[in-house]
Amino acid sequence: MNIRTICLAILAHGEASGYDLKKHWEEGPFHHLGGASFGSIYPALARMEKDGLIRSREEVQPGKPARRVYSLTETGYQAFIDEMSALPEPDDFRSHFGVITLCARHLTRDTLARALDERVRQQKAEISKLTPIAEIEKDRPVGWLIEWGLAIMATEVAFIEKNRARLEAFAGTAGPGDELSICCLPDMPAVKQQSTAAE
Amino acid sequence: MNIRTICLAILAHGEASGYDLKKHWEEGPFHHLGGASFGSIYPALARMEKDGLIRSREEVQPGKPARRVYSLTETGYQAFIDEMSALPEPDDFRSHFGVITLCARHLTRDTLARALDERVRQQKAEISKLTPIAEIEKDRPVGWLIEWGLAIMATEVAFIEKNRARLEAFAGTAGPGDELSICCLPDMPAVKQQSTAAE
DNA sequence: TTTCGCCTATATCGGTTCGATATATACCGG
DNA sequence: CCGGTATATATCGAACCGATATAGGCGAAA
Repeated sequence: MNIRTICLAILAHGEASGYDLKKHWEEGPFHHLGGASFGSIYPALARMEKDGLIRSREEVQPGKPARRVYSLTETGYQAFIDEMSALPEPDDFRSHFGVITLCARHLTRDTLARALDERVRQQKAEISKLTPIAEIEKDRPVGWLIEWGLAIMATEVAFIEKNRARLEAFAGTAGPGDELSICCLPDMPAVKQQSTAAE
Repeated sequence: MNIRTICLAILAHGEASGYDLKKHWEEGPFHHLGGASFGSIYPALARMEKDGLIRSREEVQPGKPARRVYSLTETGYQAFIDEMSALPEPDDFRSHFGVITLCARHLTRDTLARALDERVRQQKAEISKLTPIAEIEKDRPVGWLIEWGLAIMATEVAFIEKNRARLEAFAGTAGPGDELSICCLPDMPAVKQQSTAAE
């Protein structure tokens, strides 16, 4: 799922300028579903207009810079429906926290504890921010999605608080020279061989 | 968190070729923490070697192409420790499924139901695949991380199965012309104004 | 037996995206 | 009057993705 798809999805809910789209991403429900920068948005809009998916008009406003406001064409709305009707692709997910936990053996207990504290703090802050919004939005799809996110974040916080001691016990059990295999999946002989056959 | 960081993390667990790194991503625990392609890995390795974070040696193998095997230098191990010791950044997350749910009003009930079915199917398949591995790996950090993921996926499946009717009820309540505001966050006046002040 | 597909392995190319920065105007507070 | 913030568009280099090229060895099917 690329920037173009999300632009279509936002524009399907109303016309918007490039600046509006960025605001949606930073402050609205799309924030948690993937970021976007001006460096992506403006070229994407230009491409989509060239492809006939959107049209634009200049809007002069008193006291503010002029806006270029985009809206979907019929072709664009159809493209939007097509992309939303396709079977959902697996999520793209990249987690610094996850990598830190995988490398627990190489960290000090304090460092690891600080990472876990920070993660719990982040998730709790997000839960506090979103809980009242879920209530306000409960009669719209966005409310459903926020509840989905809240359920997941609550599970994560509970999991960490219950199991953190088990992870912290790994801290400091590896150093620069050690070659520990990360895992031992049945389909990954290369990893095992490599860590046992080293030298 | 960029490709370089994950390469450092994998290499901290043992030397590897570019091909090995790709295998780790496709089949190992890093798979769920962010993908990488050859088009990223090889340039990243070249950059890291130039920066003195890794060193390499040619390994000739009978019956197979020669491998270029990379390992961390002391500088590289320190860079790895530094990046793992930093406070965890928020996850990068992009979800086609999430966007589909947000656009529920524009979809038919059947299309939406199919998306929900597919999501549940995907998550259940992943749970089935990972559950036995969690048992095998329970004495390593990767086991902890897999349990973390399993807890989250189980929550998601339960949430969807319990609440799907509420989302499906939104299906078909919007069409091409409608300008429905997506949400009504206190910090997002532009969205409300735009959808009510259209025309 | 030879041909086809698969595995190992590295490399590159075009296009997309990110993050930072540039530019310009307007408004408000100190 | 100056600096900070908000609105608004645009661009640049670096990073990254997905596909493709290349090439030898392997085993199985035709």
